[in-house]
Amino acid sequence: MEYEKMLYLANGSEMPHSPQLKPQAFQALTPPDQYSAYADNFDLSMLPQDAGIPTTVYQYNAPQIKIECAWDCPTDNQQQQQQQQPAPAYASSGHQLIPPPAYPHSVYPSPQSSPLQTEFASFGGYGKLHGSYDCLNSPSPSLDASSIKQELHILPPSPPESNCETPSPRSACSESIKTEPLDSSDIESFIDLNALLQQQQQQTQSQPDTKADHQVLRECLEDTTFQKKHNLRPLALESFIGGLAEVRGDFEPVISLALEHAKREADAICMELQISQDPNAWTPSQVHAWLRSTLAQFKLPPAANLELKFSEDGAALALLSEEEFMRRLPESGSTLHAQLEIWKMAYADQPNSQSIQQQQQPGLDPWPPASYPMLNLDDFNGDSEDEEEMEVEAEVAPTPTPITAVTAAATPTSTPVKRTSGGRTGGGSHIHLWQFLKELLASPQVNGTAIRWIDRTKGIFKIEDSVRVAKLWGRRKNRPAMNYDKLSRSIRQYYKKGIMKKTERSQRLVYQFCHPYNQ
DNA sequence: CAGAAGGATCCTA
DNA sequence: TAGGATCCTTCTG
Repeated sequence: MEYEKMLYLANGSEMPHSPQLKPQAFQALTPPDQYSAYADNFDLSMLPQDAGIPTTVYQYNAPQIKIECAWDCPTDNQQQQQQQQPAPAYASSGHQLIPPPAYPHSVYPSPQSSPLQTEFASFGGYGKLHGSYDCLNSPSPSLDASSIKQELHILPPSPPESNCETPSPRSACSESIKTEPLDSSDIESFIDLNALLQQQQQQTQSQPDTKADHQVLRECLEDTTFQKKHNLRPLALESFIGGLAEVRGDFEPVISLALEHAKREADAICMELQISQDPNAWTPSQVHAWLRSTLAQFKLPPAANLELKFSEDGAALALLSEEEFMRRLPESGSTLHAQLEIWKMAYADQPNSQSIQQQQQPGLDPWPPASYPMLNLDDFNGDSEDEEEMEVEAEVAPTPTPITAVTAAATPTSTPVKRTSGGRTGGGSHIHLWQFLKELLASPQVNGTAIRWIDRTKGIFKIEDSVRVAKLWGRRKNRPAMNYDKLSRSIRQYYKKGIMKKTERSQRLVYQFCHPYNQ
């Protein structure tokens, strides 16, 4: 079961069906926990500059992506992180460093104290799943819920600009091991990493002041006789990052579980406040009730003049950006917006949840940043080609995705409303490619690893995972044969139409919406 | 080799 | 007819 997978993940154990953790040779040598311990004792400062061995996976807490433009609005936290953490060696001084596409604070206000995560720990109603929460709430620094959540976004699926040239254990390294005929006389040549680790630890214990030196470890690492003998290259820990990125899809159960719990929590609040489960159905007074309730729930300062600050009904509230929330309520706007996003995610996929957005008047906000992330949550399953899943998807989403209706109804040029009649039914939807891309961009918490804004104000975005974006587009259009080549051809057609263009300094996979499509 | 660019043709609503 | 899909060639980094 999926929960089973989560347990494996939470325990840092090997998943039985995970193809991503297949470098058997390496795995056999270094069980994850031992590897973690090994990594914790690893003083990277002692490594030769050209060792080509990146930082460990579990300490990969300062992911930064090299791009040309600055992130729109780096938060204080992000800035602090960048200040606190030294720039990685691969950071090019000529480029600005930005945070990775991430679950924004809007959805998870605080990775350490996320409401959901906190609830995970305290919620005991899941019976047999309780253990899972325990695991998620584990004090282990290596794999707790927040780290899993962060892994979801800090690991770009296919870093296109990675300058790490060391091979992955799946490729050269593992192949070297596999193809190397195992001669019985070579068995003695195997390095027992456990013994090595123990040796190193003993060395550390006997010489407490050797932390800065690690002479034995240094010698072991610098000794390349083993590599030369077996024609091996240095192990690329970076490949683990890539490998974990491929596991991203396996975190889907965690997302589902979080949403499941969000639903239950929301149910209780709905009962208490006597409001609809669908934020779009709220009246202004119900909006106020929900806001107050949420403020109290998160022990946030009560807002004065709430009725004046939020005169919208639920549907309009759902379209407000996080910035707007924070403008109105600087202290609590972010949390409120995040919580609203969670509610929307939790209920957007309900077949009976009437989306009032479909009845929205155009013109509120042509590109509402607060889209329905759930509209692509099935896409978050991503690469699954499971036909059953597709059938379920068709049943669950018989109506056009709300954002589609909104974007189609409110094109920047005020063109006549072109409503879609059936989402992905039949031969695909009527959604235009540029609208679809906007749609993906509007859900960075879901699609941030596939496509993200580089400079939102200028309409510049980057396709981080061309295969994935093309696959999503193909699914939306019911074109299984869609690929990036075709998608990009369609994008290039927009050049002539003045919808999109390449950036001034052309970059791969970076495009720019023309005015007024960039608003 | 992946991506960019663009011509040509076909399909569909 | 518009929009997009598809196939193709050429070029580039």
